[in-house]
Amino acid sequence: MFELYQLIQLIAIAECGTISRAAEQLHLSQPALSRSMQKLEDILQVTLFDRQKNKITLNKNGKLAVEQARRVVRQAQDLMDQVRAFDRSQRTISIGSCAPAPLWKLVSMVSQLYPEMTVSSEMKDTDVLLEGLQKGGYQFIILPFEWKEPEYCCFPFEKEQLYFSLPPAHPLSGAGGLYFKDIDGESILLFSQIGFWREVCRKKMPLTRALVQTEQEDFRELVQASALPSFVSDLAIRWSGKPENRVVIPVLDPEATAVYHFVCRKEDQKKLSALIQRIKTDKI
Amino acid sequence: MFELYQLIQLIAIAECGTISRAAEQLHLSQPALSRSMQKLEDILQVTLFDRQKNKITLNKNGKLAVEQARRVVRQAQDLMDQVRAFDRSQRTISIGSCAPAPLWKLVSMVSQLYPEMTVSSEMKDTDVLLEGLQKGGYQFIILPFEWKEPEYCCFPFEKEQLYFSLPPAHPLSGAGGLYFKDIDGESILLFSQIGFWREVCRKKMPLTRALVQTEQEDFRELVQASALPSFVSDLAIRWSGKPENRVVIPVLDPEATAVYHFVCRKEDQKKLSALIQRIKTDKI
DNA sequence: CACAATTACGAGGGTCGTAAAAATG
DNA sequence: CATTTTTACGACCCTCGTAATTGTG
Repeated sequence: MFELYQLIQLIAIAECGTISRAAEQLHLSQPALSRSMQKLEDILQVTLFDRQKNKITLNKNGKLAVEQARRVVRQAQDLMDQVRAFDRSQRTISIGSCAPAPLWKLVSMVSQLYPEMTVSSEMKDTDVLLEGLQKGGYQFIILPFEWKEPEYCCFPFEKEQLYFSLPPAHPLSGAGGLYFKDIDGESILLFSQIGFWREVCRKKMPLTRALVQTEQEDFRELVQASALPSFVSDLAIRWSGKPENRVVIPVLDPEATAVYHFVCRKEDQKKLSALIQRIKTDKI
Repeated sequence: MFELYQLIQLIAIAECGTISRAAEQLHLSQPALSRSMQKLEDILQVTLFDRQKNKITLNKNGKLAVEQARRVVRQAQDLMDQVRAFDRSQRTISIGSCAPAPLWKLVSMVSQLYPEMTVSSEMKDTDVLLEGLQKGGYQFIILPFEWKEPEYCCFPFEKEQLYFSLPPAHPLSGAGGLYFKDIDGESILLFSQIGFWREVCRKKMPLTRALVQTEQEDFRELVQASALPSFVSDLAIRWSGKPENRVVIPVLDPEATAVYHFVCRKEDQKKLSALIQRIKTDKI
């Protein structure tokens, strides 16, 4: 039987046109490649090239062989990629979330409960999350709503309440509560990684211009230094403390309260039982 | 990148259960196979086995890898088979015929006109012939009827007239012509390789019992020695001479006359032009 | 103690690179 | 004369087999 490296070399020749150039591309000497192809022909008991002393071109057999070789090599590559990806997925717990806040607690809990596992987390739109969960890309996801489906396990995880963060000099800083529309139209400071809250802002404050900061640290400093409104939440305050020199006023719209739901596939429920139990007891 | 032989070895282990037995099956030493798999794991950067000092079993990665490996190896085998088959088909002209007579002339013509090609011929039912022609299994076929389709080239090749071959003592041996029904009911001698004529006999002489001879030589001798009727044709007589001690009487049914048609794919018409021209000029 | 897997070590096969030859435009 | 392919030869890598080691039922 021939070997994969010979097929790879054959394909290289097909793509480069000459043995010389293919050898170059393969980091191989010309003679080595020439002999390798002669050997491949021996093994297949078929000529693959029209030889003209000075020039070599694929004949019909060769063209067919190249076509088939591409398939074989592609499948071999797939094997490698798939096995590696599978192995990786066995050693990592991937969390998808619609917002940053749930991850703060979750990542730490998961790291504690599964110390041998790598934890990876990312924020995506809810439809991307659901697709990823279904395809096995995530072990579990956090949605801002309930997701009742027979093949999924879903329960509420935690609640987040949004607050305006205003400089003390702001005209509305004395209010006991505000609606989105009260601030709508003013420019506000926004951190980029806020998940689905970004969309909530766009919908509820359509007139507002958002000054988006990509860097967490830059954002914090800007909030302190500027007179622009921004947002915080109860979870954010509990996790990182109250922003300095700021008045926090609850947002009264119902959209400003999110109830995060933990969602996993039923088949993974057992594997995640330690985490699920921890979450449920924590809440009590 | 790994190599095919490593995949083959992996599959062998999956099938044999132990490295020892797999090594045996592969005509390889145990240690060699053990190291080979270690190397495969190195290359894939993934463990494929659960190792228990004394025992080795495929883990989940391994099971996935085996599954993928089977596909790759199968495709590699296909490559080999297909390329060889294609090469073979390039050097051979395969003829399919519904009856033996047309082949006598055709094979000799083709051998003359394409001396570098191998000629292979076989007899099949007409539907098998047409399917084989369509799939490229035959370069051309001989049918006992016209086959007008846009993608095929078809023209009459030659005519064959069936005769009864009777012993002089037979009560009907003096007839100037006979119908199938005149002999129907008598046992007859038949050579096995007569293509579609066999079916004609069954249809037109339903009461007759056919004594089928597989060997050409046995058949010839039996015809000479026995008092049973049998068949010959004008083409057979022209090719091999008249049977000895026999009276030949034309069969008058229209089914006893076959007009053979040469059929090839339009795309092959050019390659076969020498043959086609020879056939057409020969007829004149 | 039979059996399975791994490790150690030397042998052999195969591929590689360099050098040289042959052929073409 | 530059370019391309093929052949020759020696070097080296890699796989193989034998032998020895470890561990299990």
